[in-house]
Amino acid sequence: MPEGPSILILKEKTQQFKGQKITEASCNNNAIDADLLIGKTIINFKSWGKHFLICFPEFTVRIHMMMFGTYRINEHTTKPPRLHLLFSNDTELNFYACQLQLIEQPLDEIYDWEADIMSDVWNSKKAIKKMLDEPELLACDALMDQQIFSGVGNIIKNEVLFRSRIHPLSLVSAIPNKKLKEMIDEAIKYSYEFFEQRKQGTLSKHWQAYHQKECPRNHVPFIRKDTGRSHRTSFYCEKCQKMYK
DNA sequence: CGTCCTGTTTGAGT
DNA sequence: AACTCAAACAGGAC
Repeated sequence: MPEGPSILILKEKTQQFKGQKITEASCNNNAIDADLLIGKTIINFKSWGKHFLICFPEFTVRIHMMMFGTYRINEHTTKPPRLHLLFSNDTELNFYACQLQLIEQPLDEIYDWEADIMSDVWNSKKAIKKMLDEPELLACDALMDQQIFSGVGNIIKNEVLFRSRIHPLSLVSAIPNKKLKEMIDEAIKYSYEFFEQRKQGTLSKHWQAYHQKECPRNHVPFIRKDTGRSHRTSFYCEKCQKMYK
């Protein structure tokens, strides 16, 4: 569930809770004092990449789904929710296996909205500047860097590098500017495709690289290798994805 | 400061 | 049906 587009879907689905007053709340770890939420009204939901933000007048609850996080709206699973919210109109919102954090500062102070790939204020020039500030940065690490491409995860990374024909181990500083712009444009474009395909339940049907056995362009077997700082798996074609170095 | 390791513990795919 | 793998990140050891 956790890449950026999935968080946008969550934001869409929770619109019904905007303006709703919480009558009952529980948190099954000590991250947040649930009593703080009782009687409070949700004024808005925001997101920054993979962060889902529940906004109250005086503070924000940040939810990060990590790898395994999940949620239920007006229903529950057999497991106790990490965060349970019951509203005055008897609707409920439950989050499981997620990380919770209370934010007391204004969000504009801690989030660079221009770094969120699915934000309408996304700023490509700023992303290029951030990338070029790191001379040794690899393409696979650049896309996974949440301060540069907030919301990109391993699926989007692999699909973007394949679609823009860039080898994951390419040095960003060696990629021609036009090509780098192409990579960024593809990151935005594919993220919106991901959003639609996830809603349609057809996401994995459209994967061209992620978890694929061979290159759909030339049928050469894909290389599957742990790459970059975080050793996340890359799927790539050595023939059609150019190595810039 | 960088790198490696661990904990998290769902849901899709085989 | 049972099993394996992975959508991510923080924090601690060294």
